[in-house]
Amino acid sequence: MRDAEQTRQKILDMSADEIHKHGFTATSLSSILKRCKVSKGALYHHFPNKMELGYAVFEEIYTPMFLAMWKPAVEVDDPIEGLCQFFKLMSTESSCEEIVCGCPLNNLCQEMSAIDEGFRLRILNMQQQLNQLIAINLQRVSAQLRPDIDFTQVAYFIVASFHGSSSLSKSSQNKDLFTKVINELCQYLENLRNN
Amino acid sequence: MRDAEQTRQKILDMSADEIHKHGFTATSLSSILKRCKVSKGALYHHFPNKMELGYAVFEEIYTPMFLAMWKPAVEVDDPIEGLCQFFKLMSTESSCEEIVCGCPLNNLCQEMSAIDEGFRLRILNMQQQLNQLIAINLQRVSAQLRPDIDFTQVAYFIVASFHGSSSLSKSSQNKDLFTKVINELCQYLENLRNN
DNA sequence: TTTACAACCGACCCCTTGGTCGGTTACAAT
DNA sequence: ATTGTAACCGACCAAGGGGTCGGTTGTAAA
Repeated sequence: MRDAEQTRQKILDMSADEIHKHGFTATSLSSILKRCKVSKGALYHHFPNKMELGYAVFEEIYTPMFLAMWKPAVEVDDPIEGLCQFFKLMSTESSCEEIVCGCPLNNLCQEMSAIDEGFRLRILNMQQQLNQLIAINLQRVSAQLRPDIDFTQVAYFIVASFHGSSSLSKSSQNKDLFTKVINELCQYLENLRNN
Repeated sequence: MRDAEQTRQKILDMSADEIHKHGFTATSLSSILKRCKVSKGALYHHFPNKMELGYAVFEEIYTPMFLAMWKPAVEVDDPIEGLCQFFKLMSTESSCEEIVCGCPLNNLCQEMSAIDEGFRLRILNMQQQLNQLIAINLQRVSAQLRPDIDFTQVAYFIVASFHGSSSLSKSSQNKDLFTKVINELCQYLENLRNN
């Protein structure tokens, strides 16, 4: 057979990129098709409709990529330092275009959660996973932290601030803002320690 | 004449609401027209095209509303307390639907800044205004604050976190998350004081 | 009363979109 | 060599988008 899995993957990858750049609704199937050099028939052979294609991108591309990013940052000996390094690495290593496009997953969440139930549930699930990941690992080193910490709350705050900084730099199309806000986020993190 | 200004305003108001709910691109002129009970001719009499209508909503509705919200919160005797109260009021007083729709201005920024230069410039301008507003008022009470504070950076962080919390609750469609993150943001603010 | 024009109307246009469907092609199994 | 079928093709479709334009209506000024 012609390599079906490869075709599927190509569609998925290109879709992920197009959706990152233009958003889900604004991404047209024809633009994906053109980039893949694949026919519409092929696309609809692998995915029943656009929405399901979106779900697949969310589940098979964005979510794994996202968790693979956060996991090592937080499962390290000192998660506070791990997070700071992760954030700073992101602000130095990422290209300007990447930063300015925003976090692909966050973008998709913003756009789709209110519109489509299928997306909403997937998002909710992933959010809880991420929150637990962070909260548990902070709790693990709670001896080094201030006594009054609500771990779940702090975990949500970290994610919110990170996405906020990504959003800010996206809406101003200016990477420097990202760095600035990340700096302050790191200071907040350091302040969680008891001293 | 039939009250032209009133017609224009009605179009603007309804557009603002539709755009808040569905985003700029996803908002169709026909849906606005239907709600206003105004003809397409009337709309195109007052606005040259959809983009300009968007600009008008941004400038005449969102921006003033936005600044009117933040200004009093920060120009009060104690801006730290002012901000905390503002945030908490927002989390208690706002309806669930409102919260879950996200900040209208932030939504529009996310959606349009990368796509359209006209929006980008307006957004940039407004962002700087807001940042200065906050930074100046924090600096005003710098005697009460920690000595190591970078006011611009902190101001951006506050806005980013606020929008982040709004985004988080939007993407999970859950108001409680908003309250949680706002709580942590207030704690961060209190921590800016020197003690 | 006439006139001039801003304000408004809505049928129409073209374009793009997601989605369909009858047909073709490559390959594995028999 | 034959056959069955997964994989793929692309012309076609209806719906909805933004935008146009010739025409009508209300009203203030002359």
